[in-house]
Amino acid sequence: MAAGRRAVTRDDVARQAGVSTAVVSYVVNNGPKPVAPKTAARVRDAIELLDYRPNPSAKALRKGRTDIIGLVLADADNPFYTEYASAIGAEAFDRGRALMIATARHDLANETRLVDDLLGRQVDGIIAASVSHRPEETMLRSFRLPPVVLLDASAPTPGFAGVGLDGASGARLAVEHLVRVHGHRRIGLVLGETNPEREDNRETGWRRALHDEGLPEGPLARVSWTRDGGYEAGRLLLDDPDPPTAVFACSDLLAVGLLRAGHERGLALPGDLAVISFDGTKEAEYSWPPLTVVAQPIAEMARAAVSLALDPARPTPFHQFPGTLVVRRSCGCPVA
Amino acid sequence: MAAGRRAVTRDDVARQAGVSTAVVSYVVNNGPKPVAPKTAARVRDAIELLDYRPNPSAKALRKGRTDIIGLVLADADNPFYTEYASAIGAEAFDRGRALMIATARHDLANETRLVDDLLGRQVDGIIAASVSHRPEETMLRSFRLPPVVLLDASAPTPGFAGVGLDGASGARLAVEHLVRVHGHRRIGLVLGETNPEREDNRETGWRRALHDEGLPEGPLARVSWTRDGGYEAGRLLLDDPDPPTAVFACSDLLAVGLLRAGHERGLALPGDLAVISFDGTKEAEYSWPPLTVVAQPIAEMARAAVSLALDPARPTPFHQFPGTLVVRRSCGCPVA
DNA sequence: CTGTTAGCGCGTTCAT
DNA sequence: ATGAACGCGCTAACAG
Repeated sequence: MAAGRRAVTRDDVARQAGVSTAVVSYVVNNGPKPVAPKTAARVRDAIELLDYRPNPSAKALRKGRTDIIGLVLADADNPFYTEYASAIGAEAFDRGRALMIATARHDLANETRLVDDLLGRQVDGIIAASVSHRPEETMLRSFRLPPVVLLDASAPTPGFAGVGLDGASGARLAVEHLVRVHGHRRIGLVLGETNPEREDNRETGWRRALHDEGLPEGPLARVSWTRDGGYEAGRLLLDDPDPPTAVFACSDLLAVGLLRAGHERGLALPGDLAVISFDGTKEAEYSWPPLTVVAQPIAEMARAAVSLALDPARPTPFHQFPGTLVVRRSCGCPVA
Repeated sequence: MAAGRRAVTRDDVARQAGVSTAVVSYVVNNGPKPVAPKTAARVRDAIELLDYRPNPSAKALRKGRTDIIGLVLADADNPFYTEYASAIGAEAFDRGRALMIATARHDLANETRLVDDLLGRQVDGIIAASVSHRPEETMLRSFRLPPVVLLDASAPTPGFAGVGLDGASGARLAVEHLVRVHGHRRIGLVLGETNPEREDNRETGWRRALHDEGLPEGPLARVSWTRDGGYEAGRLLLDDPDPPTAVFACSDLLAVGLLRAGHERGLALPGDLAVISFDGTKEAEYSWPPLTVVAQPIAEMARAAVSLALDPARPTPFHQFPGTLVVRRSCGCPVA
């Protein structure tokens, strides 16, 4: 605690270096005015000597920016989002911003309060994986709204920037692999609750890919976006008289739940049931069998999200990224 | 963005309510001076009408506190820590604080820079699951150090508060179950790198419990604290001529890696190899077989950590919590 | 190239 | 019970 010691301020540095406070500021911020090299060196020595650290509150008060990015997560149980959050944090740090995190725990009222708090704390931008399909429910309550970036955006949303994955072609990747490489003809879909006003891109992709392969539509289970939901989907799909031989799960978590349901029924996996999922988390690599996935490029998406959150005036406030098929055992391929 | 609109300040509220700015402050903060009920009501109406939100930077500048807690994580890939972080966030929010998160990604240099940044941002307290065994390596560089709480503390560390689990009795719980209920006589241990100067409590507990049961020490694998590490431990333990029939893994992640190694060798799990692990994350519940675990009381630990981070002058700055055995299939018990 | 100084919005002391 | 005024530490406009 080293109590009692008054914090070192800019004035102390100025006095120590024998210059005015403005010069200290110019040196610390590389501008906006030039400083003679020798003077600058003196100032830097004084900073070093006194271990001066600019007061961020004073800076924020003066500049109107906090250099903080707010991140709203519906859910910290989903490793996809925590890996995403970690990447966003790294990116933000590289750009000199800190990350303030709020997890809503699947609760819309929580989310509203957390967003409110973040807004009240004057974060420079908000990145959100919202609980709601209609983000304007929790945002937009304030007049002075910073840039807001929606994660998992499947389509442009008016008033918000968005970063998302190309779900349609990702789903197609999975379906085509199951059909062309492994000869499946009955492929189910598992997904969570989605915006009822607009079909999810992954669902669309699955549907179209099946159609293009000349196959009938497989069964569909809509559950909650959790491991428990995936487990429930297993009950819905596998206890059916005509179960699918393969399933595309719209998230790793759903697939993990589905796998457990399969194991409990004594199914051979992937023999009796092949699975491909969406996300590409580390957990999916360590499930049994290891999951073949359509991986999301988390690092690139994080970079885009932070850029958008920091710079509201982008020409294209909606970035969509392609997924990559990563083959493991759960599709039936004989890999390590 | 609703640009151009100047933020509403205390002065606007005062003008609107026909009072001085001091009175607005008294009302907002419930003090330090009393305000006549009628006046207070007028002020509250004005606040409501104008949608006034106090400026946190100005408040922080004035009070010298930011109402922000910093959380340093070595690792955002470990669901135990992300669940922990989520609980800490909820607890902090309940106490009116926001959470600033920094993930070091297993890198000590990263951690040092992140802690420095957090300190520079003048967080009111730091909660840390450090990369290092010697936290003073990354902390204590500053003279004005806020309260620091070490997560996963196995023993009191001078200068830091600590919250941890009673690893010794947790390990004992696991060993006794494997011995007394399932009759195992050769029980291995998997753990990550620990402080070389002091044996890990879980290791001690495992050793002592075996001894007390009249059993010889089983094999021990020390690897990195990751799924990959657990997988590696599988190689070390299972390819031995005299492999253990049961293993206690010091984290869920290690157990998950070990399970995969077992599956790949065609072992019956738990028949050929029983596993119990430490932590009790959701991932452990959905591995195959589902893991029997010694669960940590995350919510209580989070509460304690936040209290300690906010109040440096606690009498006992080291809290240790008991683990709970949660029985699933991986130990051999015939449960759902 | 360097110095002086006016606020940023707030909490609080001192006066009334 | 209320109000006037100061200063927290900083940036940047302005003056030299």
